[in-house]
Order: sequence, then C-alpha cells, then structure tokens
Amino acid sequence: MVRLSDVAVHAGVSVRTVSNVVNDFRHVAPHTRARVQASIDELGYRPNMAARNLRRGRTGLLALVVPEIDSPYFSDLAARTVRIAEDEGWTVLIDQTDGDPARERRLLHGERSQLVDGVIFSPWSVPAQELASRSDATPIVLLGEHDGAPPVDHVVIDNVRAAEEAVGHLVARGRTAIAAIGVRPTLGNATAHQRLLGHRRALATAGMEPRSDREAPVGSLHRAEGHRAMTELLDSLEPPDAVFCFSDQLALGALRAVVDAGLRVPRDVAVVGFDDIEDGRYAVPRLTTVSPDRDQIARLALQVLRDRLAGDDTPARVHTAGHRLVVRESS
Amino acid sequence: MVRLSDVAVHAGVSVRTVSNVVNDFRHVAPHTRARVQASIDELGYRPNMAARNLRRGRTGLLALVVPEIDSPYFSDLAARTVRIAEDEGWTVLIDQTDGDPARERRLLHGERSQLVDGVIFSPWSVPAQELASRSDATPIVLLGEHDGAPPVDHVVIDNVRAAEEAVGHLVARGRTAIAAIGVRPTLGNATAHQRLLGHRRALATAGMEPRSDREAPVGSLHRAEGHRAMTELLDSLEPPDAVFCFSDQLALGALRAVVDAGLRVPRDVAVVGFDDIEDGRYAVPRLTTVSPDRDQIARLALQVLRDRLAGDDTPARVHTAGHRLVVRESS
DNA sequence: GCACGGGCATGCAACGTTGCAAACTGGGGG
DNA sequence: CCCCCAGTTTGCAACGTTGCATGCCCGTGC
Repeated sequence: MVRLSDVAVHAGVSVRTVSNVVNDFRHVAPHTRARVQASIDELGYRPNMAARNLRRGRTGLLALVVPEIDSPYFSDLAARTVRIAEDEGWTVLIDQTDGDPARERRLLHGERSQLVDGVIFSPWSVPAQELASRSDATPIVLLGEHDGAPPVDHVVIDNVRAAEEAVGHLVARGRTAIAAIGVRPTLGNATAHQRLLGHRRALATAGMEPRSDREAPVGSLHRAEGHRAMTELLDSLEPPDAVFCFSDQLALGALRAVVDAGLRVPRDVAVVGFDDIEDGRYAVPRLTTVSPDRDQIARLALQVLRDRLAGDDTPARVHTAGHRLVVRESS
Repeated sequence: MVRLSDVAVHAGVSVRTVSNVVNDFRHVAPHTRARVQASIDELGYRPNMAARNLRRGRTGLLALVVPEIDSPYFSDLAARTVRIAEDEGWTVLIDQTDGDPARERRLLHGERSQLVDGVIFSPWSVPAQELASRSDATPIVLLGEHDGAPPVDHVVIDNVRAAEEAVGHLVARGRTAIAAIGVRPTLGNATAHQRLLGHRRALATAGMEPRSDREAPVGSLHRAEGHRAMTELLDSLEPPDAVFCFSDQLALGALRAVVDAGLRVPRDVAVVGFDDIEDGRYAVPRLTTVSPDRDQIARLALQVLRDRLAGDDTPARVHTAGHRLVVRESS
C-alpha cells in the first residue's frame, strides 16, 4: 500500500502538501502540484478510505434499503439513485430486506449507522410507530407513505390521486365491473391502502358500489400473486371487465391469467398497472400504468439527506413527487 | 457518537476489555461480559466502521460492478450475490458502469480499491488485454469469458455449449431458417462471440449453412434492439422461422416485433432467449430460454475472493457454473 | 528600506479502533 | 509456602488521513 508519506518522500514535500494536492486545495503552487501529481501517478497512490473517513467523520456512503433489488421497480429506482447520487459525490450501498421485519428493524435502528452517512429506506412490514421510536442519529428518509405521519422525512407520490386517475380512466372507457388487485393486510404498508382508497373514490365518483369481493388481497406484489388473484376473480360468479393492479408485476400476472382463461385484453378485461416498469412497455398487449417520477423521487430523497447532513433540523416533512397515467393497449 | 471509551468508563473496565466483548474474544469473564454488554446496550454503542477498517486493514465490503443494475439479469444476480455474501459476513456495494469504458476502466484500476476488499466485475467494453495489465492489488473476479485468458480469475458458463443446445432444440423442432440476434461488434465482449459460435456449430451439426444476413448485430441487449433487429429480419426476402436471441430482453423485444408484424409465436416464428429472467416466464407466450445457474455463479465468485483474500496465490483459474435449457411455449 | 499581506508549505495532534505484549489474578501442584 | 500456569484484564502504540495553527517566502506599497 502506498501512503501519503511515501508520496511525500518521493516528491520531496511534506505529507500535508500531498494531502493538499489530493484534495484540490487552492493554495498549491502549480509546479509543486505537478511534481506531487507525478509522484502520485508513478507510485499509484490511492487514498485510504478508512483513514479518510475516520478523520473526516463522513464516509460518503448512503444506504438504499429496499425489500428486493431484483423487483423491476426497485432495481430501476436503485439504478437512478446510484446515478444521481454519484453526480453528487456519493456512493450508494444497496441493502435488501426481503421484507423480513427483523432485518428491516436492524437496518432502521442503525445496523449501518457507522458505515453510511444517510439511509434511504423503503419499508415493507415495519409499522409506523416503530419508525417514530428510532433512536439512531443517522439521517433517514422514507420512501412511501405511512399512517400517523411519524417524525421522519418522507418522499411519496400522491397514491390516492394516482389510483383515482387510473380507475377513472377505466370508468371513462366504459367499464362497469372494476376490480382491484393488491390489497395488503399488513397495516405497516400504507401505500396499498392509499391506492385502495383512490380506487374506491373513483368508483364512488362514477356512482358505483365498492364490492369487497372485487378487492383482491395478495401475499406479495409478484406476478404469481397477480395471476392467482385474477384467476380467482375470473372464476367468480360475476367476473370483472376491468382490473386495477397496485403494481405492474401484479398486472402482468393478471394479464397472463386472462390469456390463460381464454379471454382477451382489453376486449374482455381491461388491465391497468402501477409503477411503469419496462416489461409493461413490451408486454402483449402493452400495459397501461401509473408512472411515478422516479428521478424526482431519488432527487428528493438525496436532497433531504444532503440538507439534514448540512445541519437542517427543521421538523420532518413529506415531499411529494409527480406521477402520470400512461395509457397504452391494455385498457 | 458513543465510543469504546465511553462504554469503558460506564462499565468500569478498560477500553480494551470492551473491545474484547464487542469482538467476542474468548477470555472474558462471564460477569464482566454481561456488565459490559449492559453498558453497550444502555449507551447504544455502535462500532465506528471507519476506525475499525483502518485498524484492521479490511472493510468487509465487496464491489459488484455491472453494466446496469436495472437490467433483469443483473438485478437478479445482484440480489443473489448480496444475499449469499451477507451470509458470509460481507456487504456488497453495487457499481454501475452503464457500459461506459472510462468508468469500467476506473473501477478496474482501483477506483474503489481502498474502499472494498474485493471486486466482482462484469465487464462490458473493456478489452481483455487491458484486464491483464491491471496493477491494482485488490482481488478481482470477472464474470463472463474473455479471449486470451488474461491472468485474472473468471466465473463463466459454457456459452458455446449452451447456445448449441438452444439452437439444437430449434432444429429438433423442425425449424429450417434459424436466425441469431445479439451479435456484438465489440471485441471486448467475448460472451456474444461464444454464443454466436455455438449457434453456428448447431447449424453445422444440422447440415445448415450459417448466413451472415441471419446474424443480427445489436447496439445493446435491450428489448428495443431485439425489436428492431427482429423487424429487419422479418422484412428481409427470406424471413426466418426461428430466432435465437443472446438475451431474454432481446427475445422479448423480438417476440413483440413478431406480434407487431401480424405473425404468431411459435407458429410462424419460434423464439429462444438466454438468461431466464422472470419476465420471460410470464410473457405471452412463455419464453424458452437458457437458464444459467446464478446462485452458483455468485457462490463461485465469492469463493474465489475469499480464497484470494486468505492468501491463495495460485495462478488465476476459470470456474464454470452450470446452465440448462428451459423449454416453454415460445418454441 | 521596512512593514505588510497574500500565497504557499509544514508540523502537530487527533479521529476510534485493535494487535501486541505485558501485567494481574486465583488456584493447584511441588 | 512458593511457584507456575491458565485465564483474564490492561496500557501502549499504530493504522493513514486531515483540521488547525503556524511559519515561511516573496512581492507590493509606503
């Protein structure tokens, strides 16, 4: 390992001067800078991050905690976050909870606290009240709503309104038996609840009765669950002619279930998803969906952390990112 | 921030003893351990990773460098790697190159070298010879083959054989005009070349002539390119009746192109992909594909790094993971 | 000619931890 | 009764870096 002192000896300057060159300190004479830089290059010096972090009290790392990195929505979000964070000089560490409450809890309460400067947390099963009782001092920002507005910064989209728009679109298309897939029994996850609320509101606006047998719960947001739920809906006495799914993954599973039942989309059943994942754009038929502004979500989350790290101690706020309904072939 | 010394004062022992408790050192009296642990819990002590890393000379971090985290293949691989690495006490940092040669180069030559203990690198555009000239001492393991067998550890699958099996399957299905999509002009990426080789071999075995107008190059491995390439193939004078795509993403794009052309899969054109991403399992029709054993890939890569960090300095080797052809509806 | 100031270079100390080796304890054997 | 040893605890130093404060040098202005 090459240290600053090695470079200093090689260049015939002090350790401090080498450090000044490495850190682009202003007051370094051009020829000194050039000489030191030459030594750095020749010796192949790399700053020791551990030492730098220790001295600076910052690591330059952020944790992005998601239920699963291999779900399209989160991998897309992760990719954007990594890119945007990099532009601001941060490196992102991705943590996967698999929805495991124990793991979420550990990460929430500071498992990474001395390793990262801040945490972007997408909770799955940890209840809101527990978020509030967090004692760790590392700045954190939550993705997604949580009931009871815990005193933690949030980045959200307007899920109620988005769901309302999606279902309103189905109504406008003349659908009369509109089901929802994606209801979550877990209280912790308010996102599903908000979307259900929007769904019901749109039905109410259209003068339709919400029917609990058309609000299908799921165990996960994966395709398989969408497939299963849709199959059950189609097997019911009064099958729906449209379905609003709380994720594109569910929608793609549902799409497949419609095909498996010998029906056509959108002729027999219209399908709308949520998330705007790439698969939906290439599905047959192309999936109508709600597209959250992920870049804005990532940017807002990073901005919150940046502000908090800069000493901003105003009360926690909720930051709302945009969304839009993208109508394609499936509805 | 709570330090070891704070805990030491609180528990009435030396700093070193607290450290011994934190690190599960054997020779600590049970009652001492209990008392120290109580202080740790009460004060909410968290080890300072920067200091620990500096002292130990290890960070416990690994970098996983992939072209893009939001492509299904890599996000799936990343998810598995993170899980398996965690079991071994490692934390994985995911780096995204976007296929940018400059960024690949930086990461290859040690941009992260003082931050991570090892690197799992999935190169995209950096040529093999440059891999060989790597001077950085951080252990590295490459995913995917590279011509010229540079002196770096590799984890691969037998791409030639896998491609041969895939195309052989199309031959067995009675297809006579079999195209390939995914040829890469870049010399660096030998994977595409290997798959093309397997494709040609299978054709030769079946007594068919390889035709360069049925070997479609692509600019990326995304759906859009698969769509474009397939559209062009279908527009040719003698359109193929089957296509082997070098990735599932390409295959899904191709699938869509067939539908857009008013044709049916597999009746008019059979489609086979490569990677076994989840979307393929739910596509309409379900995609036939080559499924690499990703868990084995991740495990092999981690094992290589573990061995190298333990001081193994035997010559670099090539480690081959398994694969299998999964026949579904698209062929 | 001298004082001053801005640009530049440096020495010292400290960040929080762990490796090392030494020091202490109590119990059993000589 | 003393010594030895295993078990336990401790002090010291060092990991490589950067903040702070200081000192040096040279050019400018009086």
